[in-house]
Amino acid sequence: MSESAASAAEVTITLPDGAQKSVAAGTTVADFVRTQIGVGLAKAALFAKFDGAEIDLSRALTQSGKLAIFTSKNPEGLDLVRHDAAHIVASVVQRLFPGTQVTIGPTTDEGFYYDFFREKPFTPEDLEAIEKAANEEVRKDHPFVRKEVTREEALELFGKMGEKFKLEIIEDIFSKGAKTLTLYSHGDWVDFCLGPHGPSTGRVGVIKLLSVAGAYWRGDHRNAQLQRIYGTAFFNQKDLDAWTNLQEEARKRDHRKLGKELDLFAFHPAAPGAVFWTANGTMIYTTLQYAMRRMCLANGYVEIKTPLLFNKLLWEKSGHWGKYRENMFLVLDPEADETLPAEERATFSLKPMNCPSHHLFYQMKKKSYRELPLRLHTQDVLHRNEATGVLSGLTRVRQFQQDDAHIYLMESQITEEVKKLAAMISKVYSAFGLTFTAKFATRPATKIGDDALWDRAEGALKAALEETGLAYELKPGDGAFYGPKIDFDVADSIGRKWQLGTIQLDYVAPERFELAYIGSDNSEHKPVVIHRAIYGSFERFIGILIEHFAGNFPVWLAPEQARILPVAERHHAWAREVQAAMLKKGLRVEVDVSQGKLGAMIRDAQLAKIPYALVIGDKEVEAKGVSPRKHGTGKEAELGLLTLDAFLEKICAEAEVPY
RNA sequence: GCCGACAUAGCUCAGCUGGCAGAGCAGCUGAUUCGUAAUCAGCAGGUCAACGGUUCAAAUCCGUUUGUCGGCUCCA
Repeated sequence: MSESAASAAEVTITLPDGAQKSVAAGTTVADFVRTQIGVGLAKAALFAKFDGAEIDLSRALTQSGKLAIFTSKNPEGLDLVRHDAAHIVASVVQRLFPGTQVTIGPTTDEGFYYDFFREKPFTPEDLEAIEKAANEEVRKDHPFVRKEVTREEALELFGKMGEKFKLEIIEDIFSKGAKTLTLYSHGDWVDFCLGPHGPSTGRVGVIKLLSVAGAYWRGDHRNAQLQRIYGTAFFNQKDLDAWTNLQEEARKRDHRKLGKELDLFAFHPAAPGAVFWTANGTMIYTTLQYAMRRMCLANGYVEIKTPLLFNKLLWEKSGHWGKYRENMFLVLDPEADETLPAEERATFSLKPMNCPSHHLFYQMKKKSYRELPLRLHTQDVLHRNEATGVLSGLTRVRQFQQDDAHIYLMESQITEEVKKLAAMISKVYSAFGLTFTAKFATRPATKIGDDALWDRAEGALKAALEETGLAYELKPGDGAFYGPKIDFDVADSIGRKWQLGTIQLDYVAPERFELAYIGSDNSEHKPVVIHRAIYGSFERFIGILIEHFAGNFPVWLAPEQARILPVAERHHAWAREVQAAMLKKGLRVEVDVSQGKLGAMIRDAQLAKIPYALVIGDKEVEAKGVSPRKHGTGKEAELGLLTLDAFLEKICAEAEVPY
């Protein structure tokens, strides 16, 4: 009771490390940090979280609670200054282009945007001028000043400015029950905003404007046409340069560009969203298929194939007909009345997923508990009718194959099975040098099944996840309506994140498909289903791999693993012998019979990103060997003269499938 | 699906306010037989995405269709 006896004018602040400090009520966060923690942090601080809510440093501490300080070292710090940057850009746009109205300006993953209403479009020169002025505003280091106003004050202020979009937002905010509106100003420009903002414009560092694009007020094309200025901001020029270089690097690695240059795949207008795989691309595709098959077989899976085209009765049973029909390619009954809507004339559909047919397969024969877990693997072709506007290279297609599997098991087997899966996933991603993180998604608001069931399901998944020792992020409420899941995000060689594998528990399918097994008690029980994929789709995975490796595939995956370069025609005979010996080992190798100079042949092999170029001249013929040159530049790429046997041993080891 | 931009030789791209379709690379032919990122010469290659319109004349202007690219309320 001694605490409550303390002066009511004191508040107790708990820091993230558990330390507690008492200060006078009304002390600002900034003062608190300076006096109680240190001037270093006080200088670095950008904003704070008080009992979980983000607040400005200028806010007063009026009650006891937990306080955490955020600086440029926290990812949230960058997000904050980008929001500051959006305000700064809006302020200079209104100064440089009088009459322009402001709307909203949120941050994005890569930066921020701000939507403006202005009749004349912004030109690239305008963007340059805005960017220059915005960075001057940063250097002026105006403080951000926070102020709360009432509905009337807000309406009067923005009404006077003639900001009709802002007035609309203000009405919205107050109609949703807000008591006050928070204004933020810097210099003589004011906007309203939830905040928080940094202490001053100087903390933003550097602003870079990227592009201008059309957008609509509230995202609706019936509304006013706005101009969206995209930009980004960093704490310093060095970070911005690094980001710019990364963008440039990403453009160079774009799988659509490399796919053409390395002759891996193509598209034709006759089949939008469906890939033509060239001989090179098909080699990668089938190698990945082979590797996954082999791994599945080694892990107790069986591979099956099921029909591609199914009567709609199946889709009605699975629930796809109701929820997923828009995305399904329907086959219309030619005899049906043409006046009927398509979904009523449809009798069949191409499968968009493998699960329903796997469930049918499971049901075909009575199952014993002794057969569980039953692991069904399928790499069949799937079709999903994606909207035209979202198709993009290999990452979003209409026809694809997954390394799909469904595992039917008893609840008691979940933990063990998930551990096994995590091990497989880890092995596969590591083989490509992809680092990964896991996200554990728990029960959503709308779900089926009672809480006891979810408790068990989440408990089993969590136990398995923890036993693997993987770090994971918790995503409460992000699970599927039929069960919790673990999603895997990989980071590629230039740090970009991609969501790949997934492990999902499903309690609904056994219900809908009346799946059962006979237990040791000789009575029927319901199995649980695990949906899992490691690559996701082959198409998208190959797209990611192309960008990850920048087209420089490891030997085991490279379509052409080596190219033999005879210096002159008299070396062709030995070149052919070397090729034959390599082909016999199952290696993929060509001989360059063009009559160019060696330098030209090397260049061609380099541009084709072939792992090994094998130079054969007088020395090599004499020594019955080859002089390999690894993909790469300069002298260090040259390995020197090796005997054929020595080289074969080396390359065969690298050609081994690593999982 | 919606908005915007774009579509010229296999590839990368020129082609101005409408006036005979261009280059480099790749390809083919010939010469050259060459040692670690481009040997030389010649030849061939196009219904300018498709369809329709305006015009004496359309790659170029207009319309429709197809495809590609970027974006599509992720806080005030």
